[in-house]
Amino acid sequence: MSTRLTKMAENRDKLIAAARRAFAEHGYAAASMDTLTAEAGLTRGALYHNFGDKRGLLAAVVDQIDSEMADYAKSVGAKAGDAWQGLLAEGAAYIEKALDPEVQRIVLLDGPSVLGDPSQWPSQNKCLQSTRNTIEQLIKNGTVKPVDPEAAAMLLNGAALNAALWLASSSDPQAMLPKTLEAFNLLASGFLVKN
Amino acid sequence: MSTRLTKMAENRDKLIAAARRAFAEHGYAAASMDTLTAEAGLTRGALYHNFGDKRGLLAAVVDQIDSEMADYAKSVGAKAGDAWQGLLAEGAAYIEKALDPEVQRIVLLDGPSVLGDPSQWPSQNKCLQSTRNTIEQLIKNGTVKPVDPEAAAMLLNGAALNAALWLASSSDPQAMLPKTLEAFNLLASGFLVKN
DNA sequence: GGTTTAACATACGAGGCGTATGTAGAATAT
DNA sequence: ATATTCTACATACGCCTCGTATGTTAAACC
Repeated sequence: MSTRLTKMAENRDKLIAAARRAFAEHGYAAASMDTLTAEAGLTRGALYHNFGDKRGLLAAVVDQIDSEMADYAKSVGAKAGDAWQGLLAEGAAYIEKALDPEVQRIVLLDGPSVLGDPSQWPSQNKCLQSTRNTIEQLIKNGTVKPVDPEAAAMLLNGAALNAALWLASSSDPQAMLPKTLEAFNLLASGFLVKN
Repeated sequence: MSTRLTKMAENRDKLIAAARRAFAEHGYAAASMDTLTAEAGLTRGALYHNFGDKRGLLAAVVDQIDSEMADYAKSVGAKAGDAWQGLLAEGAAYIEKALDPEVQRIVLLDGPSVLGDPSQWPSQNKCLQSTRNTIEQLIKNGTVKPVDPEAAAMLLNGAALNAALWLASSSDPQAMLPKTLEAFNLLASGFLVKN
């Protein structure tokens, strides 16, 4: 079936896929829209019709990658024994996923510069809301000390993302990963009532 | 005295000052080198001779701002009672300083995108080294649990910088500041032996 | 005082983004 | 079924910006 809507959706996906590769390889600023769209078998006309401008395309790419990360982190967190262990597991999953160069370059480096503070993005906002709910539950639970849940969620998320950035540019990321996760867990335990 | 070295230093300062304003107002990508240098009473020739390229100018600007921040944070930390309180005070000072829109735009958003991971910058590296030393001292001291001091310093720094970014884009930063600092201190206390 | 050097200005070319206009094929109505 | 409308996309154009290559002027040195 070649209805117009499906074709348009296909082209959107093609463009986003090509943009993921181009942005990851050259960075947002150095990625050419002409070559990017040509690799997708299209032209800049399709791009500006679907996404408005270059920035709109990045927003779509970031939303896709960030949503994939959040979904994965949540699935990992759900396997944990209790809510607190789930929170730590989500953080660890985020850190590991963020070691991917594609995530690094697009979501952690170029994304904030072009799109502004990550906590305002739709994808991150969902993630923050989710961990915020978990924290509120843990406070009522008596597991976590009374603390502003929004701020706490932001701090945990921020620490995890930053840790990934730091890890990736270290000499031996795989070797440093365990120590980093250990430090992260220790840091997070500051929110616990008893430890 | 109009010796060549002093004049060159003056021009360097003029360019950096103009760049601070231009980058803060329009962002790195949208800032034009032609208008920027014209505002400094010079041309692009001076720029490329002094800094190599646009990126080199940003590096100089970031180094200046970041060093100012680090100096201020350290002076605040030195006034605290003990080393641990000093560490917390430094973190709080960083968060407050990073509320400045100039710092936000240049150091926190554009800097990482153009120059890469902040922990690799000379200025940030000095700051990380300093807090790392403090943490090592606190571990020997018996105040802080045994943890990788490098990772711990990075996590504290990262959390502080991210908190500032989040704070600035909140609806009422000044009102949220106390709660954020409280949450930050609580989080940091995870490193303590007893709390 | 003449020569050299270097800091900065000027001139040039290449490339990229955004928009305005053109076009072909699907959607809709009669 | 055919004519019309609409829209997703292609093509063409202009403006701006960066980086470099060349020119110029004034300090530095012998």
